[in-house]
Amino acid sequence: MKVAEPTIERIVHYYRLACRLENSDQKIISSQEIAERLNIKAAQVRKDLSYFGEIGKRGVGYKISELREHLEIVLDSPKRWKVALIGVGNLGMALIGHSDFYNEKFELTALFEIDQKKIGQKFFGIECYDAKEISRILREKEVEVIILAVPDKAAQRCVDAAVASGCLKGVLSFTSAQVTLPENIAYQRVDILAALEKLFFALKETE
Amino acid sequence: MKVAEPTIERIVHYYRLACRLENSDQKIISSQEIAERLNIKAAQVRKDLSYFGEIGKRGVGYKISELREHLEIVLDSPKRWKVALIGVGNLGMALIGHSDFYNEKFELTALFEIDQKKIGQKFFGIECYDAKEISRILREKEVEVIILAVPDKAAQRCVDAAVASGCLKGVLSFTSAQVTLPENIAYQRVDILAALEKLFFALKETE
DNA sequence: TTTTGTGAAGTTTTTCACAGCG
DNA sequence: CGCTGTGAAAAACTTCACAAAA
Repeated sequence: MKVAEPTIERIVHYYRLACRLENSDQKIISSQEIAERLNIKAAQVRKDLSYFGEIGKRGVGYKISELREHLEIVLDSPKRWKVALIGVGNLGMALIGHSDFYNEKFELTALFEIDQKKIGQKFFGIECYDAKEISRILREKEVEVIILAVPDKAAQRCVDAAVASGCLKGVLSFTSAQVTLPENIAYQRVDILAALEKLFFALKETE
Repeated sequence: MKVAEPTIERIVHYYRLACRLENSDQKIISSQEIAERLNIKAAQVRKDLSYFGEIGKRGVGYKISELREHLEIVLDSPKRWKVALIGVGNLGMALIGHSDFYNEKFELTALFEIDQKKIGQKFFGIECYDAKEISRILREKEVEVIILAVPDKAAQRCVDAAVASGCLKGVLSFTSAQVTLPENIAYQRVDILAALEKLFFALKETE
């Protein structure tokens, strides 16, 4: 069974909602109510949820605790990934300093920087290494995922070093730079500047 | 002529590429080359670009300087928007401290915080106000766009205050919280935690 | 009766394939 | 001839509408 990419994004939202409601009096929720809260259509909710089994009860709705458990399994990770953050500037620091960032699916294992003042230090308990060592240290520590929070110019170089380690499997990139990497490596980009541009474009259209 | 949302995102990427290449020896680029560099199909590039007029030359390709100029017009803003940042925590600070963040389409006009230590201070030359004053100050300063970088719990409250100002037209949100706002207000969300989850989901699938 | 799960229909977005222009 | 621009086809995604279950 193949699941569309937009569905996954929504599953994350359903999961969050279920977590939030689990600590309330409400025990049951309908696709209609989920839809209203997330600003989508009820049929979309039902279709998305049905990809992962029959979670609801006809005539009743979705039991919130079961929904939460079920979605937790859907989003569950087969292992605790080792993750390295490359770039401990303002953004990198914002990420690792934010408790919501952490979850049981990964363990932050190493930080990398080019700033000599930061190399050798620890931030939030994690050692910061010289970016020149990316390849060696990812291999030694068996890090399979990197989070790229470096200036655009450095992005490709860092990715290349990470690929060279031989263990890289996934990249979460915050640079707006275009990076090239092997097909078999999972890639997610968070493009803040593009989001800004899209907002201004939308604003222009509604003027 | 109506332009699809995914097209706009790609237009931003074409524009960036054109800017980058304008400072190189290369004068002309084909849809094929653009496509390769951005990891998409050449037909997609041509279709996207054709929405905004005949920019290319048949048998030749796209003149990079013309392409850049043309896309600049497409992405151009009719005015310089006044923008307020709500939440001067790590993420907010990362944004306003990053020079790439700024462009001629907007002017950062006010900051808001609940942390008393920050209120009254200036950061990067911008005054930081009490979040309780959002409504009044947005109105006084005619701020039409807010950037939300507050904890999930505070998100809806801040948005409501901004809407109450009567001048709000757009929101760029970094919270993972779901916020409700009037139909006529443009909304862009950058959901970092959802991106992380999507990456882990993709990793699981390729295992 | 109510609300889910789901084929089928509809819509949006991407890709193909080729006419047309330089 | 080479590469764009673009209708038409294909694919992806969403919505409808209703049978079926509680």
